[in-house]
Amino acid sequence: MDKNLLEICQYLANSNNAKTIYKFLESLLTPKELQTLSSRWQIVKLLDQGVPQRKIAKDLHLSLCKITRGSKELKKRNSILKKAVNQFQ
Amino acid sequence: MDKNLLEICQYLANSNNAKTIYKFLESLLTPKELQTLSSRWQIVKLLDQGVPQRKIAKDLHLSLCKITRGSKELKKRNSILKKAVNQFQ
DNA sequence: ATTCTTGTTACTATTAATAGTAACAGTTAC
DNA sequence: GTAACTGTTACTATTAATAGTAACAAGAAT
Repeated sequence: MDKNLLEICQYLANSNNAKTIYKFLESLLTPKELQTLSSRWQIVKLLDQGVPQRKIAKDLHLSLCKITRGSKELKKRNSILKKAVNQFQ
Repeated sequence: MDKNLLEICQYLANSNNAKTIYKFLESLLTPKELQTLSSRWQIVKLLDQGVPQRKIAKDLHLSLCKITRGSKELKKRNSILKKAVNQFQ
């Protein structure tokens, strides 16, 4: 595993404050990249709710290719993303 | 603050295991994006150590524009990134 | 059976980040 | 003073993600 990524993850693991983590992400990612993260998260939530891909694409003004990616991730057995999303559904 | 990003941050805040967080990031980011995160982190670490920008660029095979970004972030007063990095120096 | 809806894949065009490079200003060393 | 080093900015070219779109197959509804 990449040493730098591991350190980032360790920092996140040791942080218990969402706002602090938000600022951290803001300083490490561009505004566009944050927006990308946000939309990916939302895609996975909607997919998990059973919303059809085309409806998601239309509602969020996104293309299907982006949604297929989220779909594949959710289908993985024991997907961590699925578990994460379920905490907020 | 964006609701989706907030949820992501909340998830991270509640996770105390670096490996779990790593898997989470892997499922939300592309391999290239993870690599980008890694190199940004490394840039900030080296800048914090006082390594000249051109040496960083040469050693990491990166361009200066990327490094200037990290430099600006570090100069912000109370930069969270600076604090984060210092935990690993 | 056929129509409709769905997930998936494939394709080109576009966009944002950034590589590669040059130029400039400020500092330091000589 | 000037030469060397530094941080910063600006520029074009490249790259990866993705928008927009069409096509295909599978299943459900009629």
